Parts: sequence; C-alpha cells; structure tokens
Amino acid sequence: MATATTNSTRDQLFHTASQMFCEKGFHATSIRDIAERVGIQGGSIYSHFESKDDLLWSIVQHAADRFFSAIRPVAGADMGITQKLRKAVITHAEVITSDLDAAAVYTVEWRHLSPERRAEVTKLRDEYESIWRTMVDQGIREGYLAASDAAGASRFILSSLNYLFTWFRPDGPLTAEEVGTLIADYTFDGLRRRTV
Amino acid sequence: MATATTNSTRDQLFHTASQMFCEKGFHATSIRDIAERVGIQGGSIYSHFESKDDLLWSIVQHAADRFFSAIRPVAGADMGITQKLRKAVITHAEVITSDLDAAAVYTVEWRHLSPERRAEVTKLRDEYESIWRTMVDQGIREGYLAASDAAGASRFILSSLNYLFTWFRPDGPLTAEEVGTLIADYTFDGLRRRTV
DNA sequence: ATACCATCCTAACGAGCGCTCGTTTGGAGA
DNA sequence: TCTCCAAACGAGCGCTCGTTAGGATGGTAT
Repeated sequence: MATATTNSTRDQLFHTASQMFCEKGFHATSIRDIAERVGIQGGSIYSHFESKDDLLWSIVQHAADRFFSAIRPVAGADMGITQKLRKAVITHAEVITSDLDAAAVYTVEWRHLSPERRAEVTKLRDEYESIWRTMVDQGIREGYLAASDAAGASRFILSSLNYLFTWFRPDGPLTAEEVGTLIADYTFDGLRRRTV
Repeated sequence: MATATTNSTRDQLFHTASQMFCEKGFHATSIRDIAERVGIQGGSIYSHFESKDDLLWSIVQHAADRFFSAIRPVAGADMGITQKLRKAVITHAEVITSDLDAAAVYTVEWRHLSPERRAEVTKLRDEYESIWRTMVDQGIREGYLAASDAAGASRFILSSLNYLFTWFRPDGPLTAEEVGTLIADYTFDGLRRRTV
C-alpha cells in the first residue's frame, strides 16, 4: 500500500509489452495486441505511455539499469581478480535469468527504438562492455588470463552469457547460479581436459 | 554468360532484401523499400517472389544450406577429434563471415516466417546442433573434452560463433580463419593461463 | 455537495502496409 | 513482320497501424 501502486495498469502494460516484444518482436506486436492482453482498449495505453517508442524505451532502460546496478558493486569490490571475474559472470547470468523477457528485448529489440534512443543504447552497451574490459585487463596484467586482447576476450565472455535467454528456462534443471558457474568454468578453463 | 543469369533482378532483390532485413528487421522493411533500392516498383517484386514471406524464406533456406554443406564434410571427415572440432569451429566462422547479412537474418529474423516455416527452421537448427553434439560426444568419449554435458558444451561453442555477426567486419584486422582460430583457442583452452 | 483528475471508453484519422490487377514494354523466336 | 511472354508499371484494394479527440465514470480531496 502507501505510495507504490504495484500491479497498476501501467505495470501490467509494461510487463505484458515486455513479454510480447520478446515473443513476437516489436513491430509484430501492435498497441491493440498489448491492450487486449491487459484488458483495455488500444487508445487507453496513451494514458500511461506517450508512444509505442516510449513503451519500448522504458523497458530497455529498466533492463539496462538492472545490468549496471548488478555489475558495478562487483567491479568495484575489493577482491582477487580470479574471484571477481567468476562473480561477475554469475551476476550477469542472474540478471538475465531473473527476467528473460527483459533480457531478450534488451538484446534484440532495442534497435527498433528511435534513432536518438538507439544511439543512447549503443553508448550504454559500450559503457557496460568497458566495465568488463577493465576487469579483463586486470586479469591479464595480474597474469591470471592468457588472452592478450581484452576487448576480444570480453566479447567472448559476454557472448555465451547473452545467448542464455535463447535456451535457459527457469523451470529447467539448472538454477541461475548453477548456470553462471557452468559458464564461468567453460569460459575460463575451456572445454578441453586440463591434464594431458 | 551461358545459362546462369547472375545479377538478374531476382538476385538483386534477394541480396537487397537480405541486407535490409539484417539492417532494419523484417517487419520494418517494406516491399516498396526493397523495390526502391533495386530500382523497380513495389508490385514488380511479385514477378519474382510469391510473397514477402517467400522472400524471407528463400534467404533463410539458402543460409541454412550453406551451414549444412560446409559442416557435413567436416563432421564426416576421417580425422582426429581434436582437429575435427577445431576445423568445425573455423568452418562455421567462415560461413558466417562470408555473408554477415545472411547470417544475421538466419539467426534473428527467421522467427517472422509463417508458423509452418518457422517450425521447419526449428527442425533444421536441431539437426545442425545434433551434428555438433555428435562431434562433442566423440570428444568426450575419447577423453579430449572435460565437459560431461554434450548439449550444453555444443551450445557454448555455438554461442560465441553466432555472436560473430554482431561485431565482425570483413574490412577489420582479422580474417575469417584468424577469427575462427581465435574462437577455437578460447573455447577449448579457456581464457585462463594454463601454467600456474 | 462539489470540483477535480486520472483512467478508460468509443470513434475516427491519415498513413502505410502487403498484395492484386489490367496494361505496357521490349526482346526472342517463327 | 508477327507473335508471344516475362518483366515491370502504376493505380488502387482492403486492411491494420500508431495516434488523437471528446466524452463518460468513479474515486478523492475540499
């Protein structure tokens, strides 16, 4: 109660749009589709969002926020780079798995935003990647990582993580932390058997 | 010359559509957009393709074909699993990098096909992944790979490969083979320094 | 009781969509 | 020269899109 109006129509619209943009894509989902699923008329959406672009934008912004506020404490933590990198991978996996729809929209549908906002997202992604580059750089300098190219290595780490939303299911056999740990193992130790 | 009618209008439409579907997405690209870029009227497209869905379908089919006919000889080759897996990674990377637009459409836009064709693509992807699973399985049985879950390991391999189209540029510093070799190194040896 | 405001409705707008159709065009074969 | 046909034109069909306008409704604060 009190100030927060959770499960308000706006929240329902936000959540439903996230779901449908993930499921069918932004342009294949109409304003009326979303409204119908929430139980109101198409035009009524405009009491809550200024435009369809605004609706997508608020979803993308919220998703970006979640990634940043999850990774920043890890990147800034006072811990060994070995554990920090593992922790970062698990954290990223947890953000994705805790809201697959949002992750999918953030990864795939963001490019249908208005040109200005698309540029803004590009900037955010660069910023996020540079946080990873800094960590990887430290790993290289301290001799923990063998890679020489921090940017390439960061991309490699993020690629398997960002693939997660295509196959991970919350009702599957793995928890978010298990899946994060598995990816961390694969990423840092490789698939090949160590002892030869 | 002779029989082949390359650079025919149909080929131009195919190529241009592939480009624009990659660039803006299927639903954000109109029939008239494509036609204009080729230099004909919107209606004229229907002299070459039955529908917009048909156009997308032919692009997706062609892309799938390229993956299959590239990987099958490798999977069936008489060579050690160590080299076979490396060769397979490089091959997949070459297919992607040799036509980034097609790879992007095949990876991202296929889901906007008609339901029947979407199901067909799902089947193809499963089939393709099972080729990889068979190779990975062999790698596990022969003790080359440490992983215990062939499906998960296959997904891990393909995830960094399928991320390629988002950042690889043919005019960049790396060739297709170099990038394939790099990904193979990362994937099988891991980012961590081996000797501790 | 009254005023207010957010929310939702119905109805409609203009634009653009995929696609069709009757027609024109221009080159190849007889 | 005449015939044929694929390819392209250009108008326009039916429809859906995102968005807007004006009015009803119902709860809250005065």
